[in-house]
Amino acid sequence: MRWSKLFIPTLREDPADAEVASHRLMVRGGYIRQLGAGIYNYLFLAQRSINKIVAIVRQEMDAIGAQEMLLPALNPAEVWRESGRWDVMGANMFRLKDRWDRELCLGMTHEEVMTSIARGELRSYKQLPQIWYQIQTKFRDEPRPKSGLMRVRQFIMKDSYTFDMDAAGLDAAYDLHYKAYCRIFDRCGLEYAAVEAHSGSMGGSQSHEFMVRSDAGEDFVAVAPKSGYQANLEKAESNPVPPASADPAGDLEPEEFHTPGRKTIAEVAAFTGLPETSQIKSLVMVGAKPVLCLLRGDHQLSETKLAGLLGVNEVRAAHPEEIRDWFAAGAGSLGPVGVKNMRVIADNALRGRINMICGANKDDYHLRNVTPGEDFQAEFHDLRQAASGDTHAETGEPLEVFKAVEIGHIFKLGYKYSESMGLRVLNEDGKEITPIMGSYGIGIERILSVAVELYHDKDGIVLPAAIAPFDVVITPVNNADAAQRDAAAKLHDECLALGLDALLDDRDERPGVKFKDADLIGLPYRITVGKKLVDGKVELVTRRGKTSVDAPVAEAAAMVHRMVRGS
RNA sequence: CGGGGCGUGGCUCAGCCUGGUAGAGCGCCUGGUUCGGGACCAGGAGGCCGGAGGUUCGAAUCCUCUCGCCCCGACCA
Repeated sequence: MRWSKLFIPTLREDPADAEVASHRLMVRGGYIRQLGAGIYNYLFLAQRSINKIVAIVRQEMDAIGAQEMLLPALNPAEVWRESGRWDVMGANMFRLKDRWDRELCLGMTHEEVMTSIARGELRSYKQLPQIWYQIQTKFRDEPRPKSGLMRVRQFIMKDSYTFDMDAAGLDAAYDLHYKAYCRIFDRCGLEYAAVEAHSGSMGGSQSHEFMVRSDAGEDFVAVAPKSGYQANLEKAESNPVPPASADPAGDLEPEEFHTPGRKTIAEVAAFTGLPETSQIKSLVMVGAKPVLCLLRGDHQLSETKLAGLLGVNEVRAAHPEEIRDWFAAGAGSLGPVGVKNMRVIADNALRGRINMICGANKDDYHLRNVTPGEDFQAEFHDLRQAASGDTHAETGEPLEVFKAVEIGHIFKLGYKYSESMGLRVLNEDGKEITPIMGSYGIGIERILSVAVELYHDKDGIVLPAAIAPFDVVITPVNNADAAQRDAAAKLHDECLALGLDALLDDRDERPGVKFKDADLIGLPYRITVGKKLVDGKVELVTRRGKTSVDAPVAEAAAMVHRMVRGS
């Protein structure tokens, strides 16, 4: 295609409201424009990239026998009420009413709709298993859209759903997806990790997230490379660093002491001269009922683990008035000793510790010499959020924690939707059974965004060839030179004939402008037609690394072709 | 939902504190010269200063309200 005829609105300067690299560069490079908070126009270049990503996804999904459908984004409230998620989704769901005042929503995902199709049509075990998928726009009213296309309110998702007769069938479907996802992300040129994830409100058993390491991400991943351990931080299990100082020896009795104005762990540590690891952190959390959570002073509570333990979707911190009500003391002076009115759950890191410090449930007082299991009783569980510096639970290998972007997620759903929505089929014996389901998502724009995050330099984007909007740009240095112009046009035609997506920069611009723009939009290869043309040579520039080789005009197209196919 | 910041030609921003006829650079249009890393000269177009109300002889500037956007946190299949 000829650049002079295209709409590629590149910007000389960074847009004022873009922070992360992918956002900044995709706006500057003329890929996207913002329409509203978390709502973007995908212009020509972005759409071409997205089309390539979608094509890869579609090929790999089709290859595992998945069948593509297209479901409505506009959903009646009823199906969401049946699964119970009309209420669960809360403010994150876009809701609207039609002219008759009937309630509708914009789909955030499509378990309900897919299940509604299945229950109407699937009757017999002979029809199972099924893998259904779609590539469709999802809507989520995010509380805080951010970082360009990373977190938006409208986005394209590939979502698939599997229906199987039994757990073994689901395992197979899950495995097919796992492998397909690896092929998809490999082909897109990404570096990623498949990590163990919690299944959240989806109500599933097993789940993996596909994560790309990036500071632009919002999730944290813990890995122990040698041990092969990779997990979302929310779920990661590990051994903490040992306490900073040994517990006082002896079978000591709890003893109250005055701590005027000392409320936080840090303040009490400074006051007592003992490290944070010598304290018991007491947090009042509310799930269905209030619970007192105990952690080592320097540890953080994993709300995900607590919610899982309590069997609820989410937990919240108790309000100050509630704490006052239940403990007759403020949040800075709480402790487990003498607590009878609620469940007390202690993190495993407190097991075996003795003579620690905690709040006295009396404002401005703490207790020393408190020994878990002796001075108070508690259930011990893993409540703690893993942290950098922890070691792998079995091998002792240090854990590394880093930020990551989630680009895919696969779930074993179980029976949640098939059960609640009444999907039943007859088995070989003529008995009704409930099929078991899985659900599997890929964020299409996130693949593009994260590729830009992963691959860019000071001059712009450096996309992998598989998802770049064009394979190659042909740049005549001086378009007024008829020989250069004609040679460039011929090279363009040759590239097209070889099946390459080629872009001819036939704009009447100075060379600097053309080079800068080519670097910015990030196509993998450039053929520069310039002064060496008189010797029958052109330059073949690889965007990644900015390396350049001279090539005979007659061979340049074929060389690019080989490099694109080989990459 | 808490905290912070910003809305002025297409873009990046100055002007606001201390009210007095709206600016710069880039981009855009015309003509000319140029042509290997965001050229130069000459001429030109383009802005109810996010919106509403108020104060004032007079408001981009001061006050009130409102809308929008960005960032941090909370939140988040």
